[in-house]
Amino acid sequence: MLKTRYNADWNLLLHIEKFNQRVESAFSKRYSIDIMFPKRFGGMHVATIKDIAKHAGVSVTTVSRALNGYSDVNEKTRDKIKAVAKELNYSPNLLARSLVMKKTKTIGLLVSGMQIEGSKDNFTYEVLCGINDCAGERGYDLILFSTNTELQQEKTYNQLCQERKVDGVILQGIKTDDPYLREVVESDIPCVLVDIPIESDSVGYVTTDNKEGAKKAVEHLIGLGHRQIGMINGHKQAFVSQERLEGYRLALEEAKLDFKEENVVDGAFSESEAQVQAAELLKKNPKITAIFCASDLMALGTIKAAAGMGKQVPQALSVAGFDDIILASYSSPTLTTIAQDRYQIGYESAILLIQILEGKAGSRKKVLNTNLIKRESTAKNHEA
Amino acid sequence: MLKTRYNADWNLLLHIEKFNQRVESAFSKRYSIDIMFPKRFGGMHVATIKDIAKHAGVSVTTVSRALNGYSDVNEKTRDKIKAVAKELNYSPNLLARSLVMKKTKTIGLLVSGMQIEGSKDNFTYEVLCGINDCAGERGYDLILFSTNTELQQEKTYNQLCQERKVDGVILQGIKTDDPYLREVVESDIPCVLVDIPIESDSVGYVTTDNKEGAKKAVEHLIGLGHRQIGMINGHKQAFVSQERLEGYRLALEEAKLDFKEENVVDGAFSESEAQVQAAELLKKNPKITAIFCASDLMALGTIKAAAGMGKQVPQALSVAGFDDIILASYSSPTLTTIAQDRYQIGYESAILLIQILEGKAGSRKKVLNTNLIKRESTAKNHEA
DNA sequence: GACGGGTTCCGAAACGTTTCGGTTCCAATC
DNA sequence: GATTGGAACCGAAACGTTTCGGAACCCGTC
Repeated sequence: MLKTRYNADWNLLLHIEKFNQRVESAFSKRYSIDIMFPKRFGGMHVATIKDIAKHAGVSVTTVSRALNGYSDVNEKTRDKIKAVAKELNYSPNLLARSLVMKKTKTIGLLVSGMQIEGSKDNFTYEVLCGINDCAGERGYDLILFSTNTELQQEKTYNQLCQERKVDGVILQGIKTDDPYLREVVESDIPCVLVDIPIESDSVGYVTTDNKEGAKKAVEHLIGLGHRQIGMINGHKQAFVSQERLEGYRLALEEAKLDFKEENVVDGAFSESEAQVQAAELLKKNPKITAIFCASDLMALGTIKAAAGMGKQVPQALSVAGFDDIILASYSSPTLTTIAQDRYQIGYESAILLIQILEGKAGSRKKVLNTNLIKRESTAKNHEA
Repeated sequence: MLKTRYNADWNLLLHIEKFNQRVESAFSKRYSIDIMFPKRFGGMHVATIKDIAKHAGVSVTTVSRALNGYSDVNEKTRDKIKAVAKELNYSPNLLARSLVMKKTKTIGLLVSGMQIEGSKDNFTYEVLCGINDCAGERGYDLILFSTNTELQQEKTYNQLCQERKVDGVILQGIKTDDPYLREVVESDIPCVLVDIPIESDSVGYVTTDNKEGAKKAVEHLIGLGHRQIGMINGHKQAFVSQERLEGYRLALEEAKLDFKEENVVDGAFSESEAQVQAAELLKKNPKITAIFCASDLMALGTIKAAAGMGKQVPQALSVAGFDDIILASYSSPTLTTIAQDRYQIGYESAILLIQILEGKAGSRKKVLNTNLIKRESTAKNHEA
C-alpha cells in the first residue's frame, strides 16, 4: 500500500480518497487537508524560545543562555527573560534540545518478561520501581520497549535504541540465549544487565549473590539435621540458576555430604512444572527429607507435590525457597526463603547506568547481599 | 551556580575549572573540551537520510519519500534506496521526525502509586502490562513519568507532557483530590483516566463496574443467610469507594435489609488499617456475621482481626473481598472475592487513548464487568 | 588615544527529518 | 507542432533548540 502525496497519515487514506473525488486542483487538495488535520501542538500555540526573545527584546541566543544558567548574561536581562518565560508558560521542547545536544536524558527499559504471568513473583515490577525512583531523582525519564509483541520483534535492539536515541538501556529478564543479548555486547550503547554477568567498557551488571544465598539456604537445612537434600533449579539459560546450583553444591561439600546429580532437577521457575518435577524426585528418592528450591514459586509447587503424596511440610519434608516474594509470608505453611532485594537491584542498576553515562563509574558490577528468612516450611529432621 | 561558557555539562564543572587553570586562549579551551567530550552518537557515525541520499545519488527528499512509501518515486529508485539504507544500517531519528511531524508516537504514563507498596495487590503492574501490550501492538512507545520524587513534584502535569511532547497520557492511581487532576481537565492534552469518571472532548476513562461488583458480593452474602453485614471501605478520595458503597447499599435495599451507617468503616485500602477498623467494628456490633471489604488486602486484615478475637472465618464470620489479587487464592482461608481484570483495564485504556488520538473514538468511557469468585472465606450463616 | 580585557549580547549554522512548491522530461492528445 | 498531463525528482524551508565565533561597548592603563 503506497501513500499518495499530501497524505500525512496512513490511517486516513480512506477519508482522503473519498475526498479526492470531490476536489480538483492540487491546491485545494492540500488546503483542505490542512484544515482536516490541524497541528495538535499548533492549536494553542506553545511558547518557544523565539517567542520569549521577541517579547523580551533580545536574541534567541541570549534567551537560551539565560534560561540555562550561563554566566555571560546580565542578571537584569536574565530576570526579565525568566519573567517572560513564566508569563508565556514556557517549557523547553526536549525533542529539539536532544536533537542538537545528542543526549535525551532518557534511559530505555528492555523487559522481556513484562507479562501478566510475572505478577506472582513481583520481580519485574519491583525492579522497575527501583529504576524509576533512581532515574526520577537524577532527572532521567524512562521509556519502555516492549519486546514481546510481534511488531516489535522485528526491530533489533540497536534499532530500538537508535531510533529513540536513549542515552542508555537497562535489560531485565532476558535469557542468556536471547538474540538481543549478542547485540548488546556488540553494540556500544551503554547498558546495564540485571542478573547477567557481562562487563565491558559500556556494559555493566547488577545481581544478587546467588551462590552465597543458595549456600545459606542449604546450610540452614543441613543445620536442621537434613542429610538427603534435593534441589529444584530453574533452567539452564539463567545465570542465577548456575550460581544457585553452585551454592547448593558448595554447602554440601563443606558439610562433607555427597553431591548427587540425580537429586537436582529443573522446574523452569514455574509452580506447576516444579510440582511435577518435585513429585517425581520424591518418588525416585524417598530418602530426601529437604528440598531447596531456586524460587519461592517453585517451593510452593513443591509443597503441593508433597501434599499430593501425603507428606506434611515441614514435618515430613522441609522446603526452602529463594526470592522472598509476597506469597512466601502468606501461604501456609509460610516459606523459609532467601530474600533478595529486588527494588534495590533496580535502584542500583539505574545508579550504575547513569554513572557509566556520565563517565564516572568505578566498578561495572554490583552484587547485592541476601538474607535468610526462617519461617514455617523448614524444621528439624526427625529421622536424624 | 552558574555555567561558564564552553561548558556543555553541569556535572563537569569541576574538571573544567581545574582545566581552565592550565589553558589561556579561548581557542585552546574550546578545542580541548571538544576532545574531552566526544559526541557519543558521533563516535560511530550513525547513518542519516543524507548519507543515503549521497550514496544512492538522489536527493534527501526522494529518500524520505521512498522510505515512507509515497507513490511518486520509481520502484527501481526505491529499491536502490532501500538497499543502501539497509547496507548503511539506517534507522530513522525519531527525534527529528517528531520535531517536524509534531507527533511522537509515545504515550505518557503518570502513575502515582508506583511504589514498592503496590507490590501486594498488583494493580499498577498489571494495568501497566495491559497498556504496554496494546501500545506495543499499535506502534506506540511508553514513557514513564515519576511523580513521587521531590524533583518531579515541582513540574506540573502540563510541563511534563509538553516537554516530552507525548501524544497523550494515561493516568493511574491518582486520588480525586490530587492537584494533577485539575490540570488534566483544564489542559487539552488527550488523556485517559483509570478509575476516575471524567469525560470531555479530550479525556476519557476506563473503570470496572464497581457498583455492580459490590452488589454481587453482598448479594452472595445475603444469599448465604447473612442479615447483619458490615463493610470495610477504602477512603473518601477514591471514586471506586463511592461506587462500592453504593453497590453495598443497593444490595441491602433490594433485600429489604436496613442500611446502617455505623456498619461501614474506612480501612484506607490498607491491610493493617483494615485490621484495626474491623476489630473495632466487630466489637461495637457483635451481631455482624459477614463483612464485605472493598479490597482483598483489607479482607486479609479483617480475617486477622477476626482471628485476634477468636472468631474463625468462615464459621463465625464470612468475609468477601474485592479485586481477586494473587494472594486471594493462596491465603488461608482462600478469599471469596469480586474479580476485576486489571490487565484489561490497562489494555482498554490504551485502546481508548489511541482512538482519541486518532480521532475515532466513539464513547469516551469503558466500563468492565466483574466476576464473583467463591472460595473458602464465606459460608452459610449458622445463626440464621 | 591606542590598546587590552571584561561584560553582554547577537547572527548563523547545525541537529535529522518532512513537505511545500516547483521543475524536468517524455508520451499522448488535439 | 503546440498543448496537456503524468511520472519522477529536487531545493529550500521549517520544526525548536544549542553553540561557535564575533561584535559592540565600556573601563582602566600605558
